[in-house]
Amino acid sequence: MGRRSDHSREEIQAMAIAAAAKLVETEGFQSLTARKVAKAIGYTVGTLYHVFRNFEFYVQYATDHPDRWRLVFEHQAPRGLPTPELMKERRDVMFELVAENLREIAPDRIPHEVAHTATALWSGIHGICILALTGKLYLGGAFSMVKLIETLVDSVLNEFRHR
Amino acid sequence: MGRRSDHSREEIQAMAIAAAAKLVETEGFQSLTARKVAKAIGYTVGTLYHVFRNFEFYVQYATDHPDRWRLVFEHQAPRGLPTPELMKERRDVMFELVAENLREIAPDRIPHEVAHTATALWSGIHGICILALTGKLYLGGAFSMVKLIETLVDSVLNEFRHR
DNA sequence: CCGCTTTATTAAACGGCGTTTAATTTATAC
DNA sequence: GTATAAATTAAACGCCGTTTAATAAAGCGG
Repeated sequence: MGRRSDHSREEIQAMAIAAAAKLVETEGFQSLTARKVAKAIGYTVGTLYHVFRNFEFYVQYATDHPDRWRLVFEHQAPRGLPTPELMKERRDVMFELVAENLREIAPDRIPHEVAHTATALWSGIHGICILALTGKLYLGGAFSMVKLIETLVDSVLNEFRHR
Repeated sequence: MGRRSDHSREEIQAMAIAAAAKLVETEGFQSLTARKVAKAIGYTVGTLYHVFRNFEFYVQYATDHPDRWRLVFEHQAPRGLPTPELMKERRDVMFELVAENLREIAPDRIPHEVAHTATALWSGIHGICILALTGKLYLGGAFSMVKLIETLVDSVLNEFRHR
């Protein structure tokens, strides 16, 4: 125990972040824990709390390096959830629901345009859902998820109809 | 202890799901736990595991009933833990970048409209990024992430400008 | 070189989580 | 009435993030 000073505060931060990034790559973001990071760099979890404020240390790093956001949002489906194939089927069904309505709105569009717009719209709605459900759209509680989605849908549909 | 049979298996499932939905409404999805659900319906957590396979019980229900799932989250306002100050600041800065451009496009809009549209746009772009980066937008490789984003941005901006 | 103060580090504890297990009580079938 | 099966619970397990108290080392004034 006691002060060792093998590494500076900044060095430990860098080591921890590197270890965390590697753990995310090998095991996925959801199984990243402070204890694993500490063990990987040969310190205890207490040292991490001494050097970082709390467990946000990795998230903070992610926002500093947007190109690696995908690591943060990499997510592994829990056991027992529908298989990827089933999910893919469901997604295609839902996608087709959107495309169907787009074709009805503007029957003269070529299939690729329809698919492109359906994809953009579907993905956008997904983004609002994700951010809202993970509590990242707080903003004083001024906005409801549904109204945000309505804005997006109205915009995309109008653009699709009138262009 | 022992067999009570005050409620059937299906009744307990329904009670648990209702309790979970209420807990999500009041405390947010993040803080939903099996123990809280059990306590809310007057059973122990073991009974939940006897009646459901595991903690997916709520997720399963959600995927089986997308409409009700949406209703549950309609009024979702994160009254849970306040997001960390630093994250809030950074997010506000990013949103302000979007809002700034929106104001330039349509200077007569009230602040709430600007913020609402900025939120919708930002979230939508986020969704495209997430789905594209996690490989869920493959669809035969027909679409590029940038073009999808362009479609979304054009749509929202045009709607914002002309309404 | 010594003592004092500060700092780095650790072990242990805390409460909570999802999940499993073993025991016990009850309903039911024979 | 008794054996059997099901329901329910308490307790345990091994995690988790976080906090706390203790201790070892470093730095520093004298």
